[in-house]
Amino acid sequence: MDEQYRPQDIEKKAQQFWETNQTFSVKDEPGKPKYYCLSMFPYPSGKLHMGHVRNYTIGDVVSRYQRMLGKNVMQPMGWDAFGLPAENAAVKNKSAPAKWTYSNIEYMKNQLRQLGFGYDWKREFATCRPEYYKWEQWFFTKLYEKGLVYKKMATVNWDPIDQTVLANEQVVDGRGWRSGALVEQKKIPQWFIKITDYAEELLNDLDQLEEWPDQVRTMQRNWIGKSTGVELTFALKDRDDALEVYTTRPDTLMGVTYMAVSAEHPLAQAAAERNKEVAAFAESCRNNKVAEADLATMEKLGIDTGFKAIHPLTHDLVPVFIANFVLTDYGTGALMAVPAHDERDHEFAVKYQLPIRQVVSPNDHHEIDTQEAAFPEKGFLVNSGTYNGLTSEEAFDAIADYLEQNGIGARKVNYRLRDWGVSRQRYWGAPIPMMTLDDGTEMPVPEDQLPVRLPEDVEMDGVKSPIKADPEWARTTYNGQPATLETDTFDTFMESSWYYARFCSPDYDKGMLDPAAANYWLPVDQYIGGIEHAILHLLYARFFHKLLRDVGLVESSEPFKRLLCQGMVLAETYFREDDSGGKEWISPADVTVERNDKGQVTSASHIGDGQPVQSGGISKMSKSKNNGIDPQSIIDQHGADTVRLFMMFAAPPEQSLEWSDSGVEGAHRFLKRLWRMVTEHTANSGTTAIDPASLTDHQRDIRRKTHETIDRVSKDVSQRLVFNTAIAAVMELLNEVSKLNDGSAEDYPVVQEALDTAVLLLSPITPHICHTLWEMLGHETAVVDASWPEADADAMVRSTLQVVFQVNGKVRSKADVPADIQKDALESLALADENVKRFTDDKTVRKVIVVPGKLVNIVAN
RNA sequence: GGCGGAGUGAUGAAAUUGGUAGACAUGACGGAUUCAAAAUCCGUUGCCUUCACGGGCGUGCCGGUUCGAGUCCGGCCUCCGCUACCA
Repeated sequence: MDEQYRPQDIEKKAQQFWETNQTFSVKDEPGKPKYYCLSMFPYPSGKLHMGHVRNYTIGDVVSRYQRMLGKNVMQPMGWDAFGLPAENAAVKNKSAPAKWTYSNIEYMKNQLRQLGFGYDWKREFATCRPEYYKWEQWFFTKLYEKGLVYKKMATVNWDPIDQTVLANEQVVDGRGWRSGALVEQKKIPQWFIKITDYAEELLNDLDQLEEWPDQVRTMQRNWIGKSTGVELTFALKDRDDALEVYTTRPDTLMGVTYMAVSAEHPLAQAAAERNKEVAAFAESCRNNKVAEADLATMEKLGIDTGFKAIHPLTHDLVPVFIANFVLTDYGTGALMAVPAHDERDHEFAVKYQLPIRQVVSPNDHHEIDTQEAAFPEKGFLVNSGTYNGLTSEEAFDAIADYLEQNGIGARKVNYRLRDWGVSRQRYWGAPIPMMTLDDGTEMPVPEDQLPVRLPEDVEMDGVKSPIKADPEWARTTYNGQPATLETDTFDTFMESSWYYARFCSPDYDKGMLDPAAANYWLPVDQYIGGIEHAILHLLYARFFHKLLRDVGLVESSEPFKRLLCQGMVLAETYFREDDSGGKEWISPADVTVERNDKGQVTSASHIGDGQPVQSGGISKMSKSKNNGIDPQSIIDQHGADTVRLFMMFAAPPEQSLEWSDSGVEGAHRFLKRLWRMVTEHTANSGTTAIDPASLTDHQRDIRRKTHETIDRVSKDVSQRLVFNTAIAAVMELLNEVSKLNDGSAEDYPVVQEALDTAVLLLSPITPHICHTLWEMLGHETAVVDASWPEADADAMVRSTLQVVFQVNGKVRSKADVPADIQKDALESLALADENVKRFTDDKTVRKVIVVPGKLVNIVAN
């Protein structure tokens, strides 16, 4: 057999085999160990990008490996099909979002098949189908009945020209992206789910998620933001109302020199009514909604309201300011300012020349000057009357006790986490299943009227949602009475919060989940996705899982046992400056580079016109920098196995991966080499039985390398989920075989074993080529049904080891010694070594450290 | 501003518990093959020094612990990611 490696043919053949045999279709098999491997499902935006390919390759490798270990592996795939881009595309192409979405799904599904991912396609679903969102609507009405859903006014971005609500990403520099109108803040009634009721559990259960990256757990912990403090009241001079504030540092209460409230606080509004300047400032704050990155470095501004608050301990009067850094939605929307012990308060006090009063000193008594800089750490109290000398911790309790006893305040646990607003004023989402009767009563849509269907055959004008534009749509009845449906739709995070559970029983029509299937498969054993979902998606999914548990649909408390966050895919960027100084980004596919004799890039030019282009460095593949590489072109050119191999070889999964054309070619070259080695081997003939006792040295070496490779790859893949080193180990094995194999009949069995092993170990990564090579190597059953190999400890035994001789920690010599050499024999061998003697002869040996099997270090001076 | 991560050859990276720094690959250079090229195969490749054996230096910077530090500790610098001025 002297055929060439033709990826197109062998990939089609392998995919057909899996299809015909329904290889990846799984059933619940109680008693058989299950493994649920899930990659985050994609938004069907048009075609796959490299980030998807990387994500899904990792998932597929893990799945195929677990399958070889004998597990009942489920790897499903579906579509996160609702979302804004479909609406935008619909307006642009004058077609319906549904049509656009379904055609994207069809195209992308075909791409996933071409990449050879072992999905159970029988479980596929799209979240925009009523069979799916019906149960989401049902679940929402359950939550409503449980008192976990409520309605309140909330702020949205309002475009006054288009008369529409805008998403954050539709606001560009404070203006509507289509109309260019200045965006206003508007309050409208919206539905909320009480995630805050679960804040404590969401926080505590993070400790159980031992197989999650610490990074993600820390981010979630900070997002929930539990703090323990005191809520207390400051009376106001000449007013009946009072100022409620929350503080985590009641020990600094004696250091309060002013108060600050947000622009939307009632006291701010009262001040605005009396004073035009204050009103103008408050107004400017309300239009201040900018990106968070800007907020962080924004200048702290404020204005005196003229009101005075009365300090609860000293009864001194302190001014009340409106400040742009006080958040309306956190705590009470007001704070007590302690400039000596809080950096923000300090900066503000310096700017507005407010007094700074030190009340805490460092525990080590070192000198500080709080006029110069805030001292935010804990210490012991000074300038605090009866509290002087107490530690911050003692003072926290003493002051909290005093406030509680006098009815001025109370200890309070506070969370940063806010309730989840799920209303969106858009069309392409699941309708919120609520309705209003003519008498104004709001109620959930009864179960027998679900789903509330979203019409799919609509026209989009880009301004108003079709279900809002059509008054007929919302008209319904309840027990014969007329009623009006809610026309807002759900946040699309709703769909992605429970899809992982629906995959266990995707066609179940008697309920949201089939509890037997859900409890067999859940929790997900391995979840894989981008770090960008570290907070919101993962927190909402964890929240939903607890809700599902409390409704009785699942038994577990957490949805995802092990989590892997893969790194970004990066590529070079190139640009040219146009006349106005703007940058025109040029695709790396259109650029050729020149190198000097050291291999460093010296210049780059456009393939089309040969003119030079500038390098913009390496960054994440994105539309804005035009540096995306289309996976399809690489599949067409080199095949899916090459793409998969490169993705897994170029970097460990959690690190960012830099795209490299020559790296891709290198991966392809390796597959061709593997192909050739197998064809050359199978052209020979011989027996496959190995007699370990009668092997020659070099045969024994091949065999040892084979089993060492099994050992290394197994550890890398199972424990650390690193595949780059696993692939490198197989490359080493093949290098060794090429070097030692003389093509003789005597070598045949050990070479067969080595090649069998290489094919088995690579089969999760490059399944198509391995499918064919396994056949060529003479196996009757498909490699996908083969078991993961086990390392033979006897084959790995070495008779000699290389050890290193050091003098004062520097390597001076190396020697091959018997593996079972005694410590003192090794020591004398080292001391007798020629090169070692050169460095010890004129010195006295003080100490000798022997690390068996590794090294001898001689300390001499 | 906060939090998290990372800095190792020309490049992507490796080094599992403190024990031979640079595995494996890419690029480059040299050679074989070829009429020639592509493809393929073989060899060299951290820097400096030496005819050579060898030696010196070297994991962002400065210091520390240790017989021994890429790895541990303290202090800095740079880059990247996420982000919520959270009282």
